[in-house]
Amino acid sequence: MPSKPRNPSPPSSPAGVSGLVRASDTLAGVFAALGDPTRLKLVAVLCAGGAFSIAQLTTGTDISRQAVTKHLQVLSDAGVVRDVKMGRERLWQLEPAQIDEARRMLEAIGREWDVALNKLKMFVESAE
Amino acid sequence: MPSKPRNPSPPSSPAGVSGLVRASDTLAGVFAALGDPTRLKLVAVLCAGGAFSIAQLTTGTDISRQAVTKHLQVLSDAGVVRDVKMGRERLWQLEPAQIDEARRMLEAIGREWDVALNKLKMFVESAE
DNA sequence: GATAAATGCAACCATAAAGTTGCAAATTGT
DNA sequence: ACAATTTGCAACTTTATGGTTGCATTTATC
Repeated sequence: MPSKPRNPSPPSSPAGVSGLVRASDTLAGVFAALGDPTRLKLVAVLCAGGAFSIAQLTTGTDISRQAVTKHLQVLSDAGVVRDVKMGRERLWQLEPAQIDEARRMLEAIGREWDVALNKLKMFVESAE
Repeated sequence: MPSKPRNPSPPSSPAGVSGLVRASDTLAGVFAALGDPTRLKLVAVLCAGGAFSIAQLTTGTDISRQAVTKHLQVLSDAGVVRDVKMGRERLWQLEPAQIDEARRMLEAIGREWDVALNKLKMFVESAE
C-alpha cells in the first residue's frame, strides 16, 4: 500500500490580521504604488502638505514629465494622492487615509509576531 | 520680450522623512514585495510565527507550488522572509526587521502630514 | 490675437513580472 | 531497494510596467 500525502495543514492568518487580509487586494494596491523609488520620493515630497504641479514635481527627477504623470496616476488609482485643477495646471496633494491603513496593517503584523515570540519564550521557559 | 519660465521651485522632502528617503531604494523594494495580494497573504500567514514549508504555504492558494516559490523568493530578496533547510523541505519564516522599517516610514509620512495641517490651521486662525 | 506654458493623449519599445508545464534531483519511509 | 514526497531548475507565454517621443489642447500673458 503506497503511503498517503501527509501535508494537509492549510495555514491561516491569525485573528489580528485576518480582518486586514480581507482588504488585502486594495492594500496590496497601496503597497504596490509605494513600491517604486520614484513614487516613494513623490509621496515624500507631497507629505510636506503642499499642492504641487506636475512640472514642479518633475523638477528634481531625471525622467520626463509624462513619466511623472504616469506615476501620479498610479498613486491616484491606489488612493494615495488627489488632484485639483487650478487654471491651466493640475495640483497634486497627499491623501493620507490609505497610507494610514497600510501602516496599521504593518503594525498588526509586527504585533502578531511579538505575540508569537512571547508564546515561544513561555513555552521554552516552562520546559526548563 | 517673451515671458520667462516661472517654474523653478524644486520641491524637497521635509526633514523628518529625508533620512528615510535616503534609503528609499531598499524601502521601495520592501513595499514592492508587499504589493501583491498573494505575497501579502503569505506574509499574513507567516506573521503567526511558525515556519512553514512551500507545500504547506501552497495550500490555500489557487496557484502552483512553483509560483509560490517565486513569490517567496521575491519576499526573500526584499529581506522580508528567511528560509531554513530542514531535511527535504525548506521552511520559511518572517523576518520582521524590514517590515518594521517600512512601518516607520509610513509613520513619518503621517507625522509630517499632521504637522503641515497644524501649520495651515494656525495660519488660517491668525488671519481672522 | 499671438506666443509661451502646462498639460493631455496616443503610439511605441524594452524589460520585468506572474503564471504555467515538464522533468530532474534529493530525502524519507516501508 | 523501491516508491512517494518535496523541492529545484529551466523553458516558455502573456501581460504589466516604466520609459520614451511627437503632437494636440487648454490657459495665461503681453
